[in-house]
Amino acid sequence: MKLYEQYPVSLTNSLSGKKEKFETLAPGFVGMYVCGPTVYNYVHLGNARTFLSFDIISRYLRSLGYKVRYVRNITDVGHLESDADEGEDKIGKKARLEQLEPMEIVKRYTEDFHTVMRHFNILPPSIEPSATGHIVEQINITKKLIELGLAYEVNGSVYFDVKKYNQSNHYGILSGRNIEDLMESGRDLDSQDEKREKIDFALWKKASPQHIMQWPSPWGEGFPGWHIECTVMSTKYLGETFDIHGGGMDLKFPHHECEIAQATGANGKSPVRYWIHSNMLTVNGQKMSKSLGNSFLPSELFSGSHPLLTRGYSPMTVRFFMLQSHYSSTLDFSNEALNAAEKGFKKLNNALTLIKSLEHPRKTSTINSEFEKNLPGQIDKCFQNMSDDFNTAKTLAVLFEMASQINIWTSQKESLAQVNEETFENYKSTYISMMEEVLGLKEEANHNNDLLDGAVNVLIGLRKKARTDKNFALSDKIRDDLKGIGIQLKDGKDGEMSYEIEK
RNA sequence: GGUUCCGUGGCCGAGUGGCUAGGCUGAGCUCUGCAAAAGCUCCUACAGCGGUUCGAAUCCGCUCGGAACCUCCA
Repeated sequence: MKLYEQYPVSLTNSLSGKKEKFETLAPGFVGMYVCGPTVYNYVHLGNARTFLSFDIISRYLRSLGYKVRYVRNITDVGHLESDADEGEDKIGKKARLEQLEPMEIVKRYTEDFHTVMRHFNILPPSIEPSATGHIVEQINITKKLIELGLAYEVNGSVYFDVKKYNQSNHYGILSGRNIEDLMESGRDLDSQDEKREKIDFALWKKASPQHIMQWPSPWGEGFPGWHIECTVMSTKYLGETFDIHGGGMDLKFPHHECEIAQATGANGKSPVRYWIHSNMLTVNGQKMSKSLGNSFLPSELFSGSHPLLTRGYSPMTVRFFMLQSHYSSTLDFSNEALNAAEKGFKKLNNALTLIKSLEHPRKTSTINSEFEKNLPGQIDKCFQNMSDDFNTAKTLAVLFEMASQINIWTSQKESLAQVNEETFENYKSTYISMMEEVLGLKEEANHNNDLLDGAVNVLIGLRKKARTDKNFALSDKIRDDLKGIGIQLKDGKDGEMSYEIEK
């Protein structure tokens, strides 16, 4: 029996707004597409949260035994600055400002994005396609939509005919809108506008002569519209219908709505079975965003070099902080919350270090029936909680219980003999894999400098000697002086000593 | 204005009809030569009002407060 059969996954489908049982199109396989970053700037912490959420989802599905193809794109062209006539490509604009080639910008921010992902221990996707690498496909689907009568050309640009599409489909199915409301609200078309209706959106946009990124097309020199790249890249690598499409909540409308319309229009079938939207990171209750000026970069968070931050926090602390809430809830950022997260993570991290070196004594002793009942139950709960819409918060609660148990075994070694060896091994491997593989909370070493480690161990030796000699004045001096420079010594029950570097 | 969502103890944050969330903080205790770490115990909430129900934080209605989307955004 596969793990995914033992712990069937249910998830909240944005399409229905309800929690649904997850059934894959092909048994044992999952196709998942997530909208990646537009690489025109450094990714901020809010962006990182979304990619973390889907990192967890892909990690967990894999750990259940699914073979996952995870596609996450890089948007290196296309997203228009405005809907106005001389609509400007974000990347092109930035390039002009900085006097750089567009691909230079793309390269720099793509590298930055990858660096940030690595810091947070967010695994790379299976395929990371870029929009500029799929211009031909985007032109082809645009041609197809024109042929089908769902798009029209004006002046070298091509627009999707939403009204026409809506005659046989529902535009707004994902975000709960209807076309009449949409046509009444929002910005009005101005006289310059080429679109027939304001709800229509560009599939291909004519480039002005000074526009830097442009490609030849049947409609002249231009560049692809805002939404078409995702439709092209998702269907190319995952098929016309695939299992999961994810992205930030703010992409639900219009981006994902348009994707549905394009794909359904072109292929005659709904492209996605389960839509998943992750919620925003907020600061003082407001969405973190570049334009609001309340965003900060991961590097600023690690170093603490931002006015909103009182000090720096490690990547794993931040990862843990984010996993304490559900991906579908907003999460409010604050220094206090980060401080609490740091301590919480430290607890789990210590237990992780401890259990790795904890071995079952292999002696038969009186088996404690309480253990035999509780330990497998906790293992079960980890999976059940994760299978319940990837509830990392609930899973962490179980891991805290397990961490306490690990601490007890560590301080009372004899209690370990009351546990069945197989149960223990299972418990151990579950804790380690839940932490490291599923939640991606890798062990943070307390010390990673061999020279320092050696020097501290010399002092530990001296303190041990002083304590055996009952020379507490000296032993305390060693401890207090080390503490003064940020090294905390800890005496174990068995006479062993360990140390920890304080921040 | 339209669409969607939220309001939980000192703080963060799960939970969506009956059953312990959890973390952090605070108080006390145990262990320890003294600390640190660890363990144990305590502080126990669901914005307000009304309704449904044997029973609601959880469902329904209203009120108040907050947010997101409707313009690029993770």
